[in-house]
Amino acid sequence: MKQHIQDAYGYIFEPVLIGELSQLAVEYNFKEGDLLIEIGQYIKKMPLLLNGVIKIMREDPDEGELLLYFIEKGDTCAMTLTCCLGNSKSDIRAIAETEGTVLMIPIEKMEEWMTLYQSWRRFVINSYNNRLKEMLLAIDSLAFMKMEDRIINYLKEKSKLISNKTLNTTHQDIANDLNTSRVVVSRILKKLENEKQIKLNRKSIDLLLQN
DNA sequence: TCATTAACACGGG
DNA sequence: CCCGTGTTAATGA
Repeated sequence: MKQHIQDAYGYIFEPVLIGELSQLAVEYNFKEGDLLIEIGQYIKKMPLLLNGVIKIMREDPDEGELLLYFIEKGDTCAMTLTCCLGNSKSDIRAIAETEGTVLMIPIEKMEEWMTLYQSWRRFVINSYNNRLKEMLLAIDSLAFMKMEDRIINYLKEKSKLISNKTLNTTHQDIANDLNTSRVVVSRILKKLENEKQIKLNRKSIDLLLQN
């Protein structure tokens, strides 16, 4: 297990901290589609993502879901940081996008480490910065972009995360993540296919253009 | 104008 | 048959 931590975080944490991590942390494996954090749930451990991808969703009072951002290897969820420190409930939902592994760390330790290790302190602050940026992108997408552009972004983002140009997803899945209807997704995807940007298959989509 | 909802047909597994 | 997909018609913002 220490090797896993070394692989994912060795470049950022000093050896002493890696040592402490491997002693205290508990590994937890999850499968695709697992519900990791539910809205309203209290957080008692802080998760560090070793591998895999997790998507962070927001839910509307009226049954609507919306994807905020993805987190990947080497990330933590900034939301849980605030929840841990403030001992408050989660405002978001976390769902496993792929299978993967997280490290669970007792929250007492994360406060202690804040004063002990500058690499830890920097990591936490960086996480906040990154999440804030992702959040701004999500807001831009919602406020200023047409559905067609949101879908293109979504497809590119996903493709980048799994480093694969073939996405195993359905029109309905996309509609749920973007909080729209499948009819719209189907129509726009069809249009993109006609423009030779993508190739549609059953339960999967191929991206034809890179970047 | 563009999204949503409901409804339907098609076809692959 | 069931589910994902493609399309249309009606309605609403």
